[in-house]
Amino acid sequence: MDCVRRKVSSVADQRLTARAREIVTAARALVEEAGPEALTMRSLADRLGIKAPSLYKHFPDKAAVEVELIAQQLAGAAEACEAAEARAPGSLAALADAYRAHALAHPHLYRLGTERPLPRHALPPGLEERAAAPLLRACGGEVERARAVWAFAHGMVILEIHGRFPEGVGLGEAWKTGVAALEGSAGERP
Amino acid sequence: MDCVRRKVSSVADQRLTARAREIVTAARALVEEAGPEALTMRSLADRLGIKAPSLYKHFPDKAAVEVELIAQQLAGAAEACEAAEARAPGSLAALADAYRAHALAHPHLYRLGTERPLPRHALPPGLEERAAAPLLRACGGEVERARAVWAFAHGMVILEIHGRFPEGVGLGEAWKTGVAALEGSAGERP
DNA sequence: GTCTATACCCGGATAGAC
DNA sequence: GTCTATCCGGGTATAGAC
Repeated sequence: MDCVRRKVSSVADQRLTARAREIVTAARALVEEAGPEALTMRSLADRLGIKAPSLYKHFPDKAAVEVELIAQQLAGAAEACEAAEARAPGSLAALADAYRAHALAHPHLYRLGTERPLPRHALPPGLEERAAAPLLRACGGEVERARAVWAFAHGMVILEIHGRFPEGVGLGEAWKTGVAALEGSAGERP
Repeated sequence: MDCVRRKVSSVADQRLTARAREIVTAARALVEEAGPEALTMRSLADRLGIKAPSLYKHFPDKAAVEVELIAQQLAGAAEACEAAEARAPGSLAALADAYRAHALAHPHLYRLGTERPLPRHALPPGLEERAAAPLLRACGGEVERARAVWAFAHGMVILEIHGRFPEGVGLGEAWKTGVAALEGSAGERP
């Protein structure tokens, strides 16, 4: 159980040298500040005070750096959801709140981790499942409902990030409405 | 400046000259085949058998071309939803099916139209509202519920497009579960 | 309305010296 | 581990001839 609950990000980090970890930290800051498009080998090197070619002594290519960031995003979301679960076991609303808060606290990283196919082969084993587990538990193991809730939450978050809702509208009510509906339907489709 | 923009009329295409319409058609084909990233002024010109600088006689810049595609995506989704509404008035399930089918039939165009802030100022007036109207009607005018349903539908579509669900899983049940839950909650939060 | 030529920027990545 | 020098490709956009 300790093994399951241990921070996967630290597991991922252990695959890296100390210097590589510093590079990833800089890359993350870059993405969080200016978006995934702003992450270039040159800008990353600049932030570290070195030249771009030096980065290739630590990572084979840019994709390898991005994989680390995607893993961090996934692990961060997993942690946030696990914490919410610990605070309010079984509460879909608490889970949704935590997911929303975490995503909106790191919108650019969220985009990086979610708007492209997952590099599953390169991620720490079990990370994807770990991120999904709290929601699945809150849905009493109903996989289909968990997927529906995930889609709702992701849709709300990503539409808000992209400014797709009319300007200035509060979204709290839409979240409540959606969560209540999806929570209330438990077991109605056995 | 030959990039004449004619007066806005009910049909989006009529805002453009004949040649400009051909260019947009080529741009759309490019995007639908290879994704939004593949749309460059060079590749667009190549497909038309002309050189890139010639495009600037018809459009002021690349963003103007993209705006036309985004408008087409929005209009296409609106048409699909209006047709579903005509076939099955008031049915959220029919609307969801139509939305899903249209999006998955043009996944790259859907991404272009949805994964960035809407260029509202440049779109045909009323288009955004028109696209939202069928869903709002199906929700009996409950705006918050309409937003929740939209988020759910968009989440399902975009997660599928990006290959985020486990490989090979059927998503029909998740759609049914979500729609049923959001449909069943009508009026429960007055 | 199309062309050529070009300016100017950006990107990822490699070779080889230190 | 970092550097310099470079390669190679790509992108948006403009000027001016025809």
